Amino acid sequence: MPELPEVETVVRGLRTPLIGRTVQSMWYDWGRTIHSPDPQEFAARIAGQTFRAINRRAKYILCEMDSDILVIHLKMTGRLYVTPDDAVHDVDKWVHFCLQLDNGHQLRFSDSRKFGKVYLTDDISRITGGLGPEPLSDDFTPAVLRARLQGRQRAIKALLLEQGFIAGMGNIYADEALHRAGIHPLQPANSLSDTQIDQLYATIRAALQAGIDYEGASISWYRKPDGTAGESQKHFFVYGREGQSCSTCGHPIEKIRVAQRGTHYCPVCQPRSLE
DNA sequence: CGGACAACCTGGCGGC
DNA sequence: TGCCGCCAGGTTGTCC
Repeated sequence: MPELPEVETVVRGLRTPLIGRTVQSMWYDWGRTIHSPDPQEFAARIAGQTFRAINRRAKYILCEMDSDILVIHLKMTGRLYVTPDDAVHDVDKWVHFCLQLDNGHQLRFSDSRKFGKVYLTDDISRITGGLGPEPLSDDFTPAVLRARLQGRQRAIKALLLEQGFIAGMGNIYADEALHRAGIHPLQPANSLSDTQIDQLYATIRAALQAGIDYEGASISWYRKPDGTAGESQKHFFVYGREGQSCSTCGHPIEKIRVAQRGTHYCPVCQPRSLE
């Protein structure tokens, strides 16, 4: 599923087709896609509102409407795109939520696994209030990372996946950042040296920025709003490369399980800490 | 705090 | 081809 770089790419791709468009009506065929309010109120409230701005917080897509924020989380398999009403050639049986726009187009939310959620709210803090710092923002500094690691004994990989610790990282970019930093995924978070923290800070941002620059990773389901694939997956150092040679040292990449998630790393470039 | 695990769902893939 | 088990980018809730 989409992580921060994929969500950022979707947000950028939706601005042009959506900003200035007014919603005429709402359609859905899977009730649990609509998190809140209930579908009847959702439809009544969003009709007539115009898209004013589209932004991102962690993996949440935030569409500023006139008096509410339309929030969308893609979870594992969500896709968002704008298409003409009569795009019958576009047979997508996984569309479960759709907004009719005022220009003969529709915003469609396709989601094969049905984990994705849409919200309509005037109080965004109820959704995003518990999130940790945004890793690419100016507020996130090496000192912030160091302070947040204090006293945390969990494996560093597990911590990077906690959205309350740092927002927007997911399984792919956590593995990529740890490899770039030369840190073993099981190293206890509070055992990182200052040097390792500085490296990890830099590589978290570098891995995420590379993902954005390559317009996201098209592994299985992710596509940009224009339907084309991102290129980020062609540049992974470790994710999905189990058994293949490390591009840095040539040793085969290994796969283990950390916090119940598949975890890829190079045992040579990312040695276990001796502490 | 944290670790394990089940839920939520469906599709793709490898193995037999 | 068909069936089966396993795996999957996320998040939340429960239990110990």
